[in-house]
Amino acid sequence: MYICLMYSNELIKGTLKTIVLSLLAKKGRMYGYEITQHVKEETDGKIQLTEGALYPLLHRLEAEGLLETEKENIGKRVRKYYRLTETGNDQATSLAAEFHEFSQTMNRLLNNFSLKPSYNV
Amino acid sequence: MYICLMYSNELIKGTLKTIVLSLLAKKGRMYGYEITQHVKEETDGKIQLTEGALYPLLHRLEAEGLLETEKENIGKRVRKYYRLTETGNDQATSLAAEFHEFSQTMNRLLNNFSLKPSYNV
DNA sequence: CAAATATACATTAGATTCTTATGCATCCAA
DNA sequence: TTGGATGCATAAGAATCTAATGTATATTTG
Repeated sequence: MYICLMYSNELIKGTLKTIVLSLLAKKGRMYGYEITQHVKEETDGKIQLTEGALYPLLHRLEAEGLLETEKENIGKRVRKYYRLTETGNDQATSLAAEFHEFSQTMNRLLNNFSLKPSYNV
Repeated sequence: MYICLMYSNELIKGTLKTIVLSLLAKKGRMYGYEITQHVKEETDGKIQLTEGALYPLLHRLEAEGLLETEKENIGKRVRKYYRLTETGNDQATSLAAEFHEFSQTMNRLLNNFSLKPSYNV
């Protein structure tokens, strides 16, 4: 996977966990590759996760008890599906809320961009 | 300076440069300690910069030519004021815009929170 | 049908950035 | 006079990401 982010990529740091957990909260269960593709499509390629960041994270989250896995055979290949545990679901909710709060705080700090029409989608 | 962030602090990662440059763009010139206090006050303590993160960053940005410094004597103490260079000013603008774009993209991804009234300021 | 691309997992070296702690010094208020 | 605020700085270690590499199967395309 060759990555060319539109963002200077610094911003993604620290939000990866939030993205993954929120996505799983929405979708129920997903496998790694599916997550990368979904994020890419939903953000028009603006956010692209690298495998080197994603897989270790998924393993960490599973070790922490936030995720559960089940393997599924697709032909001769194995897919590893992840789903949220109850704890994981709580985390997903609070991280998403936290990000939202944070982005509000940041936008206020960065000159109240949210009040400038030209910056709204 | 003892720090107790309300955020799990992960989110701040990657946004520090954006914060510092944007603040300098708004204020003209500031010194390190002033930046930490200003951010703390403007965000009601929600974002608190640590010196260990801030000072090395300021030095890096100066080395990169984004900031200029001038020292000022306050009694027997020395204050180090930072201001944006032209390049720094450009960077400030684009990083702020980038963050805004990024937060929009994120909020869309995290379930379109911006559409939920309860999440609006 | 061969080659390229997509799917799907994983690991790792190195870089970057942040936390936490420490250190030095001055100033001011209790 | 002592503690807290002001003001700079560095440094060890942790955490996380990038970029590269590796393995293997499936599918598309020339």
